[in-house]
Amino acid sequence: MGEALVWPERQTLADEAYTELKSRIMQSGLEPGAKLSIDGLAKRLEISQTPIREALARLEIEGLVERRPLSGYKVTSLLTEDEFEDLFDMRGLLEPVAAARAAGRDPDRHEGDLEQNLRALARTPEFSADAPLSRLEFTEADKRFHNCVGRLSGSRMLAQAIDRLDAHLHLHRSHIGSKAIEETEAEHLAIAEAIIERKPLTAEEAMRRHLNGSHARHAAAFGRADAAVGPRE
Amino acid sequence: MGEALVWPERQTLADEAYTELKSRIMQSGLEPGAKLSIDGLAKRLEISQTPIREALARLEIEGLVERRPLSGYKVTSLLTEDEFEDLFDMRGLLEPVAAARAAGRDPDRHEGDLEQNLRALARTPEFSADAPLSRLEFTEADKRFHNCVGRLSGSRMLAQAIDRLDAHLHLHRSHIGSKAIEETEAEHLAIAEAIIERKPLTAEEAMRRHLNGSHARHAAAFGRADAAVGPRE
DNA sequence: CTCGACGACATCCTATAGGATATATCCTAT
DNA sequence: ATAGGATATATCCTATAGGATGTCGTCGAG
Repeated sequence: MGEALVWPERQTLADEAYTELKSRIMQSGLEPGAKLSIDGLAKRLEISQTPIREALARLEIEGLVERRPLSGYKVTSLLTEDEFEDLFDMRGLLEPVAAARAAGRDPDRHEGDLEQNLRALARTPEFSADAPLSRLEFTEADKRFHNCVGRLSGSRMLAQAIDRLDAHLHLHRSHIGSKAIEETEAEHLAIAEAIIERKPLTAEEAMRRHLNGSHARHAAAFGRADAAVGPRE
Repeated sequence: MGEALVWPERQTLADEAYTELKSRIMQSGLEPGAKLSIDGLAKRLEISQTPIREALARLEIEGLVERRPLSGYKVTSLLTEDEFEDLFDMRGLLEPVAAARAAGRDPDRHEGDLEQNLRALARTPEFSADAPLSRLEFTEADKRFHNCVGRLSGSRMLAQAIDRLDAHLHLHRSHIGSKAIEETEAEHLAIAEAIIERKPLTAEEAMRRHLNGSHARHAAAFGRADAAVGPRE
């Protein structure tokens, strides 16, 4: 499996399994509710059970998988509407503050590269409505943008909390159209500009508007989910 | 058939090891920076290495232990002053909101027992300045009180975030005197009363005052730390 | 006296085997 | 036909052994 042997820090098999499983859950390669067999995963990833076990233990604390003591692991189920509301409530508490602080940080240690990164991350990468790939790329780009704002806030704990929230967001199945992506990009750019121009209040408000918009776009999936819950394996 | 098999949920050895290690770290039974040998812990707790490994993996995600890929685990070092400030900054962001919501929650589903718990938890348990035990009991009681406020907020994510913060607070060595404990108890009681009487603004302000006080009391430890930093690598 | 290299030790990481338990299937009785 | 129970299978949980790696101490050269 492993070709690229240029590891800056010796990567253990448990780390590999962790990132692999996490990205698969994030990208919905593993359906919420799916059962995770330990030795099944071990054979599938061609490693032993112990690193799988370690990876699952980490994911359990993060809330991405659930465990029943002598029954096995399974991917955490889709967010209920209450949990969804709770999630966006929490985002509304954290992310506007992060945006404001990112815009109001000390100008002395302004990291210009990060600003460029921010502006680049705000853009949705080469979207084409037909490619099924692009939806995954979009959600990934969205995650990276919000994580970047979190890091720019200067508060490590705030950044970590936002990262954790983003991980949970992917437990909500959303159907994103091209119009939604355009709106998202516009809102992201507004936030990025406000941060780069160091306007804390503008950034905060832009983030708040973005979260409202995102909430509305995601909430639409709930209405449709009631009717489209049909074919489930 | 077996008679007394009343385990509410079968507790696995990994869970046991996890709670055991976590509580030891919290109670400073394991010094920050201390090396954690896997098979050393296995022999000490009289179990195999695998559950130890799982417990450490969870604690790593929580930030209570650190890992270097082929070198071993160690208890996360003491908070630097910057990290300490970051922690209280985050608490100031989360906990006043939690207090306000706990006070403003829906009166219909008011859980009276939780209110009584809250009032009881606000009290510091039978403090005697001489007993070395009581300091541990005090920090435990403080943790339980803040966690209770988090749960009463009605937001599961908010409660989880506060729990995680409290866990990190115990990575800061604080020397608490009897006067500090009295102040803490008074502030806790003020918060509890405001929540019980459903005065959100009062509760929020009381929590803010409490955090300011707590910050000042803990920050005193840093002044001494500069002189007593001694043999630390 | 300081710096660099070599070697032994301890520890982690991985793999495999055996015991214990939950779940599913099938059979029997009402 | 349905409900209850016993058996069989699959899976998890634990324990132990072997390979690989980092660390520490010692020795020798400059």
